[in-house]
Parts: sequence; structure tokens; C-alpha cells
Amino acid sequence: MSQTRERILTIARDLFSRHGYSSTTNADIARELGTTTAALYYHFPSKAAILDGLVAEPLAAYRRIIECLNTGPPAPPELLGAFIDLAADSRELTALIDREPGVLAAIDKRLPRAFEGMIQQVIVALAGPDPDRAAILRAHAAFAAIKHATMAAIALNHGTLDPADRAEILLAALRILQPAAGD
Amino acid sequence: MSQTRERILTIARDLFSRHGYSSTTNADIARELGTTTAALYYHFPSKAAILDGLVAEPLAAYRRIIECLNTGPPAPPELLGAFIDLAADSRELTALIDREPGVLAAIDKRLPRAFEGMIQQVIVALAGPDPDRAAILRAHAAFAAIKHATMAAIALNHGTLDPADRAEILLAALRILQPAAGD
DNA sequence: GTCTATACCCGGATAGAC
DNA sequence: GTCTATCCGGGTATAGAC
Repeated sequence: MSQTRERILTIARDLFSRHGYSSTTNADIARELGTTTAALYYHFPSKAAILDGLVAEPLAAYRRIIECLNTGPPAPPELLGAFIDLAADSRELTALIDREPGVLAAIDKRLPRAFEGMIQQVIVALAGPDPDRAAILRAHAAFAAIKHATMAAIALNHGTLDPADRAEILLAALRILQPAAGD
Repeated sequence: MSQTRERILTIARDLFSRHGYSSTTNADIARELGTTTAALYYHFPSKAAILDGLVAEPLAAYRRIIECLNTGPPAPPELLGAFIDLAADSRELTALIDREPGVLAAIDKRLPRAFEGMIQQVIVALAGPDPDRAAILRAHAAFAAIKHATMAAIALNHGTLDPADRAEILLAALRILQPAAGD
């Protein structure tokens, strides 16, 4: 397993997440790597292949979480906790995936509608059985809150997620899901 | 005030928000407009100028909200409500701004650090006086929840924001800001 | 205000030597 | 495994006629 290949992935992850996929050129990656663009093509058949190499694992992790939903009744605390950990583990990628439309399109080309479908399943699970529109909105709010608060926590803590922060984020997200008084 | 200019902005807003700024070409805009790319340059000096024409107003609205923070003590309900309305009014643009890194960079070139600075002020205002890290995280969570839930509500309601949905989102966001029991 | 034609550049990708 | 050199396509932008 070429360590050059790993270096390329590491560099690409950094550059893609900072400047975006389409704004990052092969030349940028090569410069950081200390070689020329042609050298990249020994390790990857295309620029898109580098992206694929990056998002494959987080996407699989995503799917693994979703599959748990089919084997039992959805439990929001565990579900939300799993997404906090996923966001923490692959923070550059999660940011990249839902920030750049082109990246989403690239994923969609391999697994059509897969990503939107997965998100939809999460929302449904968080909204609970027989949800009204308010419940759906709370689910969206909780899901977004999880992702962004986790990123913020990591940024505030030099790259790692403090367990206390994780607990705080989880509690906050669970509060979102509670119906408003009067419903 | 050329109505062609307005048509271009409308088309660009739609395409930019759907496919991203960098993935949208002048040819895409021209095709939708029913002309050639050269015609665009009679109305705008560059592609970037079209983007500027789009984000100018939402950015000003953003700034106006921020300025209220200096004229009085921050009131989370009003602040969050204002951001719900802003997100609803210019939903394509808010999505565009914080999704595409290149767009953020373009804004930054005109008003360096302005956007990040504004967000930081909002977070501080939401976190309240003398915030610990948990309060900062709750502020991030609430801010993200507002934006995404508002977008979801509009999508669920064929393009408009139902007042009942607005109220629900606001209440959910306020629940996020409450300290966890035990703090 | 819009056209045709084109200049110009840049990014991805390939060929073939070393 | 990396290089030099180059091709090719597509994207922004311009020149100048109508």
C-alpha cells in the first residue's frame, strides 16, 4: 500500500475541505506533494478517483448507521450520538459532501439518490412515528444542529471532540426534538 | 433599470443555488436567457459581478441585523426570528454563501473577514454574557438549526414559510439555548 | 442590445523517456 | 515512480459588425 497514495489522500482531504473540490486543482495537490501533476496519475486514474477514495469510508459509515434503523426501533439518542461521532471522525468530508453541489453530484453518479435517501431515512427516524410537519422540522433542526455544533466543538478544542462537549451537544439536540409546549 | 439585467440575476440565482457558482457557466445562464454569452457582458462586466449583484442585498440585511446588536442588549428570540426571516427571504443565497467556499472567498475579497466576523458576533450574542464552552456550542447549534429548519419548512410548503412553522422553529431553537439540567 | 468569431487561459489528462 | 512535453476541451472574456 503505497504511502504516496495515502499522502495524496491526506493532502487532498485538506485542500478539498479548505477550498472546495472544484476550486482545488491537480497542480495544487502536486505542489503540496512536491511533484508534478503527471505523477498523480500513477496513483489515481483521475481527479474524481481521488475524491472517491476520500468519501468511500464515511459514506459506508453513514450507511452502517442507517442500517441499524432497519434492525430495531429508532432510538434518537443513539442515532444522534452516532452522527456526532461520524461528524467528528470525518469532519472534513462531511463538510465537503454537503457543501459542494458538485461533490454531491459525483456521489450521486455512483449511487443514484443514495445520499438524499439516507438523509430522508434519518429525518423520518428522528421525527418519530406518525409525525406532523412540526416534528419533521424539529428533526431537520436537530440533525443540522448536531453536525454544526460538532464541527464548532472540534474547532474550539484543537481538533478533538471533548466528551463533555459531546454530551452537551447530544442533550441540546434531544431538547430540539421535544414537542413545543401546547402541541 | 434594464429588465434583462433582472432576468439575468433571477436566472443566475436559480442556477447558482442549484448547481453551485463555479459549476454554473456563462453559457448555462445565456441558454436560459435565450441569448449568447457575449450578451451577458453588456449587462455585467464579469461573471463575478453577477454574483456580487446577487449577494449584495442579503449581505446588507445581515449587517443590518448585526447592527441592532450594538444598539441594545441582545434578545435571542428577536435575533433568531430575524434570521429565520432572512433565511426565508433569500434562501437561495444563504444556501449558496455558506455552501461554496469560492463564494465565501469572493465576498471576503470585497469585505475581508466581514462575514466570519458577523457570524462570530451572532454566536456571541446567542451565547449570552460570560459564556462557557457549552453555551457557545448551544449557540452554534441554534444558529445552524434555524437555517436548515427554515429551508426544510419552505421546501415542504411549496416555496413559502408558514407562520406556524416559523413559530415552531423559533421555539425549537430557543430550547436549544437553554442550559442542560445540571449546569 | 445582441450577434459571430475568436483570443486566451487554465485545468485535466496522456505519451513516452528516464 | 516521477519527469518533460503536449494535447484537448471548455470556460471567461473581448473585438467588432449589425
